[in-house]
Amino acid sequence: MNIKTELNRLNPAQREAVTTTEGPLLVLAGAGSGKTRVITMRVAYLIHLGALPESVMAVTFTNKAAREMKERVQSLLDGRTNQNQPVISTFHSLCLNILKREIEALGYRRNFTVYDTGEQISLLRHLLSDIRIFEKGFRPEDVLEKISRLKNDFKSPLKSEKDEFDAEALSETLFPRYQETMRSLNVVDFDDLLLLTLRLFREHPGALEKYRKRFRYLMVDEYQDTNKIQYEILRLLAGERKNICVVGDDDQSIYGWRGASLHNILDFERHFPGTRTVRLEQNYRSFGNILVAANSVIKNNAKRMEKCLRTDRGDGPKVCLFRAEDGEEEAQWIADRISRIKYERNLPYEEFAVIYRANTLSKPFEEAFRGSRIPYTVIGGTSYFDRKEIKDLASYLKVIANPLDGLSLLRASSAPKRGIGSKTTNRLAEFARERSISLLEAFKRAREADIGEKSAQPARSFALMIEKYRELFKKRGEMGKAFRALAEEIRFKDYISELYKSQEMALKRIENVENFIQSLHHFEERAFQETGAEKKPSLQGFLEELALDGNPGETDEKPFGVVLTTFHSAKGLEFPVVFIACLEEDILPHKKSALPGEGIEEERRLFYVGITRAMRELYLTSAQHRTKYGKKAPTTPSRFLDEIPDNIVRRIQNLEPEDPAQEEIKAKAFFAKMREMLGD
DNA sequence: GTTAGTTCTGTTTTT
DNA sequence: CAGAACTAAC
Repeated sequence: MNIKTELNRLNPAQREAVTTTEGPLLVLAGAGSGKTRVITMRVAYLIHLGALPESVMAVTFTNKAAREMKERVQSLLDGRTNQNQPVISTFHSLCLNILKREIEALGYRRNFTVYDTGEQISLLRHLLSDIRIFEKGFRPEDVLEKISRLKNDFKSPLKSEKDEFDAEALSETLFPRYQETMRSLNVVDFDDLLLLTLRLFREHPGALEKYRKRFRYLMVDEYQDTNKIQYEILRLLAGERKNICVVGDDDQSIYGWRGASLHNILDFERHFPGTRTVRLEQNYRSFGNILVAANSVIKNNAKRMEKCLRTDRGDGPKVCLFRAEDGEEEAQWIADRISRIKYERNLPYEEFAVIYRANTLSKPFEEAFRGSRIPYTVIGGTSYFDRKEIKDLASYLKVIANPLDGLSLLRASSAPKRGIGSKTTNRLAEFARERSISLLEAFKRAREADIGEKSAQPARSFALMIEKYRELFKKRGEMGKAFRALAEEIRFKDYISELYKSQEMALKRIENVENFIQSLHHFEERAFQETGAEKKPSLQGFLEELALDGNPGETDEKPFGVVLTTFHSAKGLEFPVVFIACLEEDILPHKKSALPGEGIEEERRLFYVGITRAMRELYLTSAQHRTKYGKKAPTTPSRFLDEIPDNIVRRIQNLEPEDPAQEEIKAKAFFAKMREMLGD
């Protein structure tokens, strides 16, 4: 690909964004405005102009986005940079890679590992039981959320022991303990990856200088989703040079509840004086009526930068509204509508999507689709990490990689059960604390602790086993083998199959186990290929990839059938036909988010994100009654529906005097599907 | 130390 | 209603 020709294909605003290379640049990129194209081309353009590839850094939010961007930059550069590559990664993995070199300056060891949410919760559960809370209602989930908020507000974990126990005070009390325990276990959480990097830059000017020199051009995608810590890191890295280009859309900021700060993008021009601002308002995705709907909804938000999406594709069909009797009817109506459109226009199922507020709402749609023989894929839901068999096995790998990680040791030591119970572990934990030794060490020396021989023995042999595998995993290229041997030795598959009642369930779990073991093999082979075997692939590396990039078996492949997804997971996707469902008060806006202005505005942005996923047809549905927690209750239509102007809307009644031909079409659609199923 | 009943609590989740 | 987490009895 030739950069010059590619450049000419851009619209003027896009071209300005790509060719403005020096100084702070804010690109306000509306939905569907070719944002990714701009950002990838800008990376290629910088290198084309002579910037060293390794001096260009582009951060994204998902691994998927990073991979895609890498590929596209690669093809734009046409393999012109053989040796050095621009750094294109997620914010978190960028920080992880920095910390891997520098973390010792902050009091951690080099072989630290990353805790996922489940492990954070588990740690907090231990801390909560230590502190002996008698009142109920202190859920570790809530404490974790508060601690995360404290971290994101730059609160230092100072000991501020308060006596009254409301959730807030409790979290403040637990925060320093949590942080200190994490450090002693030599583990970090996702927040720490960012926070420790910031601390490094603040406390060690030499380190900051090094990375400032290295990264001369900073680019950030989805800037509206960055938090305050990320802003601080960027500000420090940008330094005096201030070659920072951020791309984002304040109207699509939907992660405020996770600490994202809308102010980062709203105040960018103030944060970086002299900013050049470029607006990408030309939309290449949707027909006019859809954009009218989107613009009319979002203009009700007070906190935003003025923008207005345009298209030159014509109005397209009107936005359709449908209100069903109940959730089941709503789902069935959508299923019927999909069958009909598919029959009339022969669209593949992959071009339809159903978008709703919460994962728990997917069920009626799944049932209706199954009943109507419509293939579908539910995006999101239970993640790979929530699978017990994976967490169990991963906990073995974690202690092996990081022997200080006593929590993973605890988990591993009872999965499968091997006669080490809570009494023994409590004693050993205390023993470890008294002597200031690691829990693994305490397990090994269990005989010295105050426990009976028949409890000490299994603890001791467990510790010895871990040490044995620690050696085996160090052998180059033998990790896959070692892992398999470990799974055999602990009879992991037997343990799993006994855990599940149905044969089917058990088989599925065993398959997961098999894949997981295999994924370490793959990792090893891949690492050998990539590094030419000069650097040995490490277990730590595998665990990092697992923590930051999730399911090893998961692919970026296109989902099969109709896509069922939440607003959040729909971001960045597009579909010719979109159904936004369950548009009722208390669902959208959600009851718990609806509180003051801020909350409502984020809910509105969710709706905006949903609307702008549609290319051609948009259906907005709701139900008069909805079954929640087993009880059926009447509902009120979402207030956001009133914000869409009537002249672009078509209301559909269920028994719409669908011209009699309609029944016939339905029947035909049915037979067409039958034929298809019979396989022709 | 393990298991079977019982109670509780229901958003969103790129990392 | 359904899944998880906790408790009380083997």
